[in-house]
Amino acid sequence: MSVDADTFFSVLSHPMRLRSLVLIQQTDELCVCELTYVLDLAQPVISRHLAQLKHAGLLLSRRQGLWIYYRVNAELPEWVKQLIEVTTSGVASTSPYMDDLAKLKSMSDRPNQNCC
Amino acid sequence: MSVDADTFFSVLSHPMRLRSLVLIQQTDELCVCELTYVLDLAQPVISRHLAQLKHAGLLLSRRQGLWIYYRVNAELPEWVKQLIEVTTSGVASTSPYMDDLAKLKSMSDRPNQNCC
DNA sequence: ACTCAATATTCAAAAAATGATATATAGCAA
DNA sequence: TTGCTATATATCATTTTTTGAATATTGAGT
Repeated sequence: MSVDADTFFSVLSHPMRLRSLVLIQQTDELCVCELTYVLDLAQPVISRHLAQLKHAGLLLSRRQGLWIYYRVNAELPEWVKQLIEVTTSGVASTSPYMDDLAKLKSMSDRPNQNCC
Repeated sequence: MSVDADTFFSVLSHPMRLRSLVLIQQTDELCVCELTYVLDLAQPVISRHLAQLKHAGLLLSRRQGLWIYYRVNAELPEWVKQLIEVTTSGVASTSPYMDDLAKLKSMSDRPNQNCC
């Protein structure tokens, strides 16, 4: 993977991208509609942020029917994976990350159960 | 310290700020003239980047005569210190970080020895 | 084939970050 | 005080990033 530190930090320099990454790291996999719901952003905005995270090499995606699921790339360099882990556990109990996770869990009609 | 993850990542999203932080972490303390030399930037540019790192809580500074030395804030939250350490060791053997350190070591007339 | 739902992409406008230049401050030394 | 050096700050033009809105794509169902 072509993840240099430069790219890593600049792609995470946007609050919503950071929140997205943390949330995905905490849940293994999320689809666009779940992030749209939790972060309360317009769909094209989320899509573009996810595309940036993917282009930077941090996320991978898979399609399942109409949904596209994003997950953290498991083949990142060790130090990058560590940064993601340390960040996630560092912020887990703080706002807005804590609330994001709570909001996700309270979301009804999540896909995998049924639909978006 | 008021270092939230948001601030942390956005203040490090500029290549020169990241290089500065890594170099300072590797050397304990550096003055502005040393960074200006190594990074080959105009003095006001370096000063502003350092001010941003300081304002974000990552760096502290002390004056010694005409020079101002910057160092990593030792009282950062544990997870932030870990991020800095992991990043520094993650990039230490890569470019341009490796070369920056080499260039610093080859710098003559460093202060503390004599002057800038 | 047609339609709908989820996601992606394009493009112009708005907002934010950056750098050049000039100027200010602070300490030292004569 | 004056002058010099290291660093900081202010202003403005430029570049980069981000967003809103419209449109395109892709797959599922009929």
